[in-house]
Formats: sequence, structure tokens, C-alpha cells
Amino acid sequence: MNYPSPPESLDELLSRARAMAGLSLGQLALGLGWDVPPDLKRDKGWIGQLIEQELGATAGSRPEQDFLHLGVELKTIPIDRTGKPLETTYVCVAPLMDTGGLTWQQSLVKHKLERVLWIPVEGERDIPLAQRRIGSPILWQPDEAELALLRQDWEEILEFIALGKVSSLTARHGEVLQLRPKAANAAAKTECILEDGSVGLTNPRGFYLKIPFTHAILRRAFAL
DNA sequence: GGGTGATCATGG
DNA sequence: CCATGATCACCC
Repeated sequence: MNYPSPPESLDELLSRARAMAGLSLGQLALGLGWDVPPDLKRDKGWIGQLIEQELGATAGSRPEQDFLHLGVELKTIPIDRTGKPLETTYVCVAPLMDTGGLTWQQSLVKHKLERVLWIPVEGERDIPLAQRRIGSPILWQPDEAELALLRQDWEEILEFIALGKVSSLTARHGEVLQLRPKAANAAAKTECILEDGSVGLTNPRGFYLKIPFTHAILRRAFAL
């Protein structure tokens, strides 16, 4: 019942993921010997870490795919009763300095999203955490149209950053990909390019996938 | 501080 | 009502 070691193949990873479908978070936590927190207010990453553990992802905070040897990134995604995502999906941090030679092809966004194993989890707050159920996994690779949308947004956002306009970027920019603060708090600062080309300080930012985009991925997978 | 896992909570 | 901007915990 316990899977501490990394899966050796994509098939093994998918088998483990399928075996979780239908289970509650409480059942999964029990099997792993984890305590269930009262809510997620102080444990926002708990579900993601629980599922990482169950699937044998290498615990770590490296800017890499979760299953590097399989070329797979793992994402849990909270959904409502209709299957719609309740939150945007964090992808990775955004470069705010030395953006000169960066291309979409070599970007961290493209690398992370090349192949994603989505694990939907019931996320409505009126369902006690332990009772929330895990859904069927979806192994997704962006199709040509999705890649084009991602690339267009990424390039537009990087252009703003390179021109020193990061402070004028809001989460409203981008069709499918948005840039938002990603830090411990608003006091966190990192270097960025200013409009005159000099170096300034701003809140660290991350790339996030907008809800309609991830919703479409789930709908396609379940043919809803 | 920079990265991972994300959700919280309130203003528009 | 819900997406944006802010925040939480942990690792190194």
C-alpha cells in the first residue's frame, strides 16, 4: 500500500495514479501515516505533497519536473462539483533579469508543461479535507494550439519584463498564462529591470495557468 | 532569498 | 461572486 520509491516507468506512474482515484484524502493520509490538518490555511501545499509522496515523486524544491526521468510534471488541481478548477495553477518562477537571450523553446514554462500528470481533487471548502476525493489522473501534453497560446503569452510577458515594464504587468495580461506575485509576502524583493535599463527591486513573480485553460484540459480528458 | 507545494481572502 | 494580489510552510 505504500510507494516510497520513484516509479520506474510511465506505466507504473499511471498505475499508481489510477489506483488513487476514488480514494479520499483521509484514506490516503492513513495509508501513509500522515496527519490530516484541520484545513489548508496553514498547510496550503499539503495535498500536493501527500500525492507526491504516494506517487513516489522525489521530494525536493528544484526547478525541475517532478519525475525528471519520465519527463513528467505532477500537478494536483482543486475542482468544484462540476469539474471546474477552483484555482489557477502555478507553473514556475519568472525571470526578471538577464532576459536578453531567452527564447520560448528554452523556457522553464515550456519545459515544465511538456508533459503534466493532472490529479483532480475535490476542493470545495464545505467538504472536510479528509473526505475530499481524488479523481482520475490525466496525462496531458499540450497540443499545437495550446502551445501557440502559451508561447504567445510567454513572449508578450517576457517582452514587458525586458523593457522594464514588469511593474505594469498584472494578472489580466495573457490569454492562458498570467504573471502574479509568488513570494512569502509582499515584502519579498528581487532584482528587476527598470524602464531606463537600470536595476530595481520588485516582488518576485510566477507564471500561472488561468482557470479556463486548465478547465479545457480537464473537459477534453473527460469528454464533458 | 529563491525555490517547491499551493490556497487564502478581499477588493472590484 | 470570484480572480487578483497576498500569503503559508518547508527546504536549501
